[in-house]
Amino acid sequence: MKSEPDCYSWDRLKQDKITAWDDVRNYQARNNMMAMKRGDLAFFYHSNVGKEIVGIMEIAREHYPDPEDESGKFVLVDVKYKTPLKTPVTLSDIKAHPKLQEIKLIRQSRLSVMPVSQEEWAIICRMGDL
DNA sequence: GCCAACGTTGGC
DNA sequence: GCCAACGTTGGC
Repeated sequence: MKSEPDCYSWDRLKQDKITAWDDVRNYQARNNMMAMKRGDLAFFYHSNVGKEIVGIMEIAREHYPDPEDESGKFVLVDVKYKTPLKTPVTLSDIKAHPKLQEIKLIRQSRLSVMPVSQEEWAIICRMGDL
């Protein structure tokens, strides 16, 4: 899940402990959020500034309607601060890794919420010294 | 600041 | 249903 740190950062989530992941207005991203189950884990990626995966969050509440969305089409999930990566994994690290060439972060760069495969997850955790 | 890659909107 | 025009995201 991506957020610009100027807008909502990993440090901010650390303080808040839990937050509603709002403002997603893209159907693909919404569908990905609707597929999330309570207890699932997600990477927190700083887009634009930093361009790196900084930590792991846990889905604390499954999708529910976004009260700010008058169309009634979009949803929120609640995410909980879980674990920072010991070493942030940058976009260029990911691009340089032969087994991460297919990751959605690279292949569909504009999407803000995207799936990560088991293998990709494991590789990135290792790169992050977890 | 520029541009590629999409997504959305609206005319036909 | 198609497609041109426009808007947005995010890397560089």
